[in-house]
Amino acid sequence: MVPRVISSLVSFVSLLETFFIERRIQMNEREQVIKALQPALTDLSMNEIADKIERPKDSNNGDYAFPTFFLAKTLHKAPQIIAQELLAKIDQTGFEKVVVAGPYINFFLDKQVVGENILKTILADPENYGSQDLGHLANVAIDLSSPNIAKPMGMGHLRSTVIGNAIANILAKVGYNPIRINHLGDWGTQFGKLMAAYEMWGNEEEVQQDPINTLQKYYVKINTEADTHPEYNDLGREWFKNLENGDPEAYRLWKWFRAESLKRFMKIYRLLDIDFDSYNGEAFYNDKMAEIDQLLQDKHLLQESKGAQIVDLEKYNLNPALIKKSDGSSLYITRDLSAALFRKRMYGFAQALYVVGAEQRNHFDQLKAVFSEMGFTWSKQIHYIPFGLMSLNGKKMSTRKGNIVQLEDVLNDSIKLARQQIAEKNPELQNADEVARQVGVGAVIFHDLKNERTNSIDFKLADVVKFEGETGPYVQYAHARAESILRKAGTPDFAQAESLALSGDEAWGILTRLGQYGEVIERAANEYDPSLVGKYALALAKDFNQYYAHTRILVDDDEKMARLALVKAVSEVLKSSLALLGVKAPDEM
RNA sequence: GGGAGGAUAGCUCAACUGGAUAGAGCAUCGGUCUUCUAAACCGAAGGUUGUGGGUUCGAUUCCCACUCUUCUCACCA
Repeated sequence: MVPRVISSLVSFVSLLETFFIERRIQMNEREQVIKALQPALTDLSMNEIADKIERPKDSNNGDYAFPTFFLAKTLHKAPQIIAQELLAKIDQTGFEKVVVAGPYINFFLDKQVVGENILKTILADPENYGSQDLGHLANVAIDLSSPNIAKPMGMGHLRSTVIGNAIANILAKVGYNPIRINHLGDWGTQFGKLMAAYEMWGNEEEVQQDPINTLQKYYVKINTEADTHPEYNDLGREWFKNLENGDPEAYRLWKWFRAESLKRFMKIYRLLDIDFDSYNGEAFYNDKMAEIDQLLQDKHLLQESKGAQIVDLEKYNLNPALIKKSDGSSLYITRDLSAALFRKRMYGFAQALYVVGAEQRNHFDQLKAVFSEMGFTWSKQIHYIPFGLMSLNGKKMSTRKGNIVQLEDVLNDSIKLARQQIAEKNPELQNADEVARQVGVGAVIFHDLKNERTNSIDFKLADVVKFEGETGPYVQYAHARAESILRKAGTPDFAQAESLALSGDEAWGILTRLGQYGEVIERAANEYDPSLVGKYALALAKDFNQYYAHTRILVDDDEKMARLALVKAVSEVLKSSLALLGVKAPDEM
C-alpha cells in the first residue's frame, strides 16, 4: 500500500513538472506560429504578425493561418506569389506541415505532441484548468437578481439572477473576488401603493394563507383601479412618504411583507443553488441618502425644478436626474447613488457591475453621470450590464398587469419533465429525484445563458424545457456518457501511462477545443458574456458526441489510455464550463 | 420628435470582432440501437445577411441614408 502511494505521488509530481513546462508550450502555440513567420517578415514586429494570424473556420485549412493580402500593396505583388515566397523562408520545424493555399499560409500543428500536452495539462490539475490571474483578487461588486418584495419572482428576474451568477463565477475563475449583492426592491412608491391597497381591501388571514399571490392580487387591483381613481396614486405616494418618515403601521406592514417574500425567494435560490453575500436592498439605504443629498448640495449640483430637486445632465445629453420628489421623498436613483457610495467604501471594489434589464439603460447612464459630476473618478468602474427583455406572447411582462410567468412554476415543470424522461430512459437510476432536479434546473438556466445577453426573449415554455439539441441536458448528457465510460474502465491512472498521444485525426477537433478553454473564459470575463462559455460547452459536447458515435473507446490497444485520458479531459472541462454557468453535471442521468 | 438597441434559413440563434464555400439547433423528409447511455449520431432540403449607396484586394461585420421593430425620454423601479 505504502509504496504504491509513494510511486503515484512521485508520478504526480513529475506530471506537475511537465505541467509547468508544457503548459508554456501549450499556451504558446500561437507564438510558435509567430516565431516561424518572423524570419520571413523581418519588417514586422511580433505584435503586427500576431494581429494578422487567424484560426481557419475549416479544419482542412490547418490550425492557424496567415493571410498575405495586406502585403500586396507594399510589395507590389500578388498575394499568392507573396505566400509562396514567404513559405520558403519559414522555419517549419515543430509543425506537421506548413502549406500555401492561394493567398494564405496554413499551419498544421503536430497533433500528437500538442494533443498530448493538452491532455497532460488538463489531467495534472483539472480543477484549475482554464483558471487565470487577471484580477489579482480584486473585489467586484455585482448587483444581481434584485427581485421586488411582495411580488412573485418572474422569468425576468431569472435573467438577472443567472447571468449575474455566471459572470461572478467567470470572474472568480480569472482571479477576481466577486461579491454577489441582492439589491432587493423593498422600497419605493410601489410599496406605498401596496400598503394603500392592503388598508383598503386587505385581509390578514388571506395574506397568511398565500402571502405573495395575495399581495400581488392587491397590487394589481390598485393599479387597475388607479386608471379610474387617480387619487389612488396619490394615496400610494402618501403611504410611501409615511414609510420613509417611520410611521409605525407602515413599518409593520413593510417588515411583514418583506419577511414573507424573502422566505419564498430563498426557496428558489436554493433550487438554483445561488448564494448572495448581501441582501441589502433599497430600504437599507433609507438612512444613508441624506449624505448624498448633502454632497450634491455642497457641490452645488442640485437645482429646483417644479418643486423637485434635480441634477442637470444636459452636457451628457441626458435628461435631468430627479433626486428628490416635490414631497421630499426619495427616488430610485437617490437610493442607487447611496448604494454605490456605500459599496465603494465597504468593498473598495475595482469594478461595480449592475446586471439589470436593458430598459434601465437611461437610469444607469444618469447614475454614472451624476457621480462624474460629483467628481468621483471611480464612476468609471461602474459597468452596467444590460440584458434583453423577456416578453410573453410578444408583450412585455408586467407585474402590475399580472402578465407574468412565475419562475417557480417553470422550474417545477422542468424538473417534472426531467423526472419523466429518467423514468423512460434510465429507470434504474439511483438518485433519480436529485438528478431530475439538476437536469430540469440546468435546462432552464442554460436556455437563458446560451444566447447573447442582450437578445430579447419571448417566453415559450416548450423552448425552455427542451432537452434535445442545443440545451443544457445535451451537455450534461455528453458529460454523463463520458463518466459512464470512465467507470467501466475502472478509473484509470493516467499518471502511469507512458504516452497519451493519439494518432489519427478523429480526436483532433476535441483536443484543439479543449486547448481553447482558457481563451474562451478570458473573453467571457472581459465581455461579461456567459453565452461564450455556453456556446463553448455545446461545441465541446458536440465534438465529443461525434467522437463517441464513431470511435470505440474501450478496446484494448496501445492507445486505450490516451483515449480514456481524452474522455476524462472532456468530462472535466464540460463539468467545469457548466459549473461556470451555475449548472450541475450529474455523473449519470 | 430626441436618445439607445435590434433586423441573417419557416422558427430560435451563431459567425473567432474585416477574411477562404455565411454555420448550428428546432421543425420537415430519410437512415442508424444483440456492441462504451438513441437526452445521441449520419444524411437531405432550406439564404439576394431588411433596402439603397459608400470605404476596401475582400463587408453579415465599418460609414451614410431609408424602412420596419423593441426600449426609453422627471415626481415608478
